[in-house]
Amino acid sequence: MRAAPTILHLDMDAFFAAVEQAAKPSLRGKPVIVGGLGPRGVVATASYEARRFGVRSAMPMAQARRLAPNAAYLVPRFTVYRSVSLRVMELLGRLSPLVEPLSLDEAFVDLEAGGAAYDGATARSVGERLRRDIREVTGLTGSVGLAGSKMLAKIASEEAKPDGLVVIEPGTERALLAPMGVRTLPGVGPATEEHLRRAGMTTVADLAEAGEDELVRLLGRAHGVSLHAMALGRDDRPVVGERDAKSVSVEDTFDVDLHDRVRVRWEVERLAERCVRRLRAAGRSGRTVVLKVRRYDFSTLTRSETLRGPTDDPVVVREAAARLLDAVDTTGGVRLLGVGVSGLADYTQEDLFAQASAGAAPDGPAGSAGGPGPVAVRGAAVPGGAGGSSVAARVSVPPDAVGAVDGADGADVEGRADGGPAGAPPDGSGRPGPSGPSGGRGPSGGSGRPSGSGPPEGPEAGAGGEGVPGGRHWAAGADVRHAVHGAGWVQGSGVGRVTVRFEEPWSAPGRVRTFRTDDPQLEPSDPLPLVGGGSQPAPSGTEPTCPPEGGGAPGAGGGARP
DNA sequence: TCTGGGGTCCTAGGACCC
DNA sequence: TCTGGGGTCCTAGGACCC
Repeated sequence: MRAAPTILHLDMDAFFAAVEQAAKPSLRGKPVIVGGLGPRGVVATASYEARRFGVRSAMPMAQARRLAPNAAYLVPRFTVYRSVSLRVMELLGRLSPLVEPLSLDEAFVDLEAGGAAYDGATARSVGERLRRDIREVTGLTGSVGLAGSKMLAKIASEEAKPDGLVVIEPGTERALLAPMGVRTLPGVGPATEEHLRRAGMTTVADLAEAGEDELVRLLGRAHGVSLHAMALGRDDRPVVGERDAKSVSVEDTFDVDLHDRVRVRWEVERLAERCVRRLRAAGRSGRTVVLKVRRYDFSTLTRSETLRGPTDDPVVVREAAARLLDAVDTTGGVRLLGVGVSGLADYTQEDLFAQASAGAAPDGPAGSAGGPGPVAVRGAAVPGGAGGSSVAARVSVPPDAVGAVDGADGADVEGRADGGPAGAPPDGSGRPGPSGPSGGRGPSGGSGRPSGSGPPEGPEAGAGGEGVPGGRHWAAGADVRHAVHGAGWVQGSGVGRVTVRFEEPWSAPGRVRTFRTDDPQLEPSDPLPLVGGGSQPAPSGTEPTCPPEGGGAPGAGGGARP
């Protein structure tokens, strides 16, 4: 808690949806909903236009479609969001060396750490300036909160939304917080809210009055203590720079529950390999392998196994995940599978050590054979288990055998990490995750899997061709290029046809054309930069990267909608 | 047409050790 | 010869956040 409002919280407004509107001129001023488009998808972000219909983050897509049937529904394009986020974070970095990113679209900045501001007036002008810069560089709007603590800065930015700035002057916070609902405080979700409500507490003032002991009794030590402090406006958490990740995980929800054990196992092995690719891309290794299973009835369980030492070997992780699966009853069906690795270490030292302690490996001078490639240890699982004898060292796959593809990029492009499960799933049902808007009924489209040798895979997960026989799958919102018509994006697809709108971030709203899904002139493409790459002559003054003719926000009329 | 994906932190019980 | 106490590690689950 400091005496001046010099902790800044930035929150970009409806970030994913706003990026899509900036990239797709025909969507400006219209309801846009970004999220999973499959039968089990949920809303990631809704534009403010869509929120007017009651659409909210985390809402099931099916419900969103009922509320806003005429909105544009788009698959997320994380690579674009990441690149925009990077530019925003760069701007924050100019304000202070102490920047704490919370997600792609949110961060705390300690303005005192860099000497940018020590008083309220200066902080305010820094915040206003930041908002202008963000708009100029990205064409997007962000909301800024300024206060003497993280909690209050965040509450302030929430109040500021959209496209505003709010300062909470130190000294005023208790009065401000008192009438607010308990959900305002960080760490209070639906469960805690209900818990407190049953104890007769609904406002922050109620919590302050209850006293620490009462809250600890109700919610447990850690939660109780911190909640009581927050209710009094006390929050001394410092802004901390980037932290190392503590776990890496991947998971898939299937369009249709999986019943076949063989298929379930195959999916687990795929997930294990994807997880390892991410782990290695981050230059880490981990000691504990976690399997997650969500069953048909949404009950979720996890099983974990801790190895002797950290590994980044796909074979080791895959086999551990498979062992864990053996102990799980999946009768009734599986809705989701996930594989994660925790207990992360930077792999170099630990793995060399683990290799040494594991004794001589059959591979001989493993270290030199595999080059710098880390060595993995397959360890005894259970503490008292007989596992000690199962220790075996392995030289892991050389780095270049692992798709360099992944890079820092979460968008897992399918690619073999090693000789894992074959390219096709043992049975043909229920593809995971992002299924097309067409992907509705039963077995009709469900035969294929994205195979290892798959069709020309787009740079972004959504764009690629999935194993739909006789044609590729085109996800709504994905970037494409046509040999004749140029750059555009998929507006929709179905029954062998794909509809594309040809426009670019800086163009006027474009035209729509329809093609056969297997049209050879049409291919997935890289996303275009929002504002001219690098040399951005941002259209000054006006709305986010407006089309040249100015005022033409496709406005009111129910004009051409997707 | 009920409920994504990637994380973090906390709690609680049992094993194990001193 | 009735069984304390504390610390650490591991596992499982739950709440929460964006």
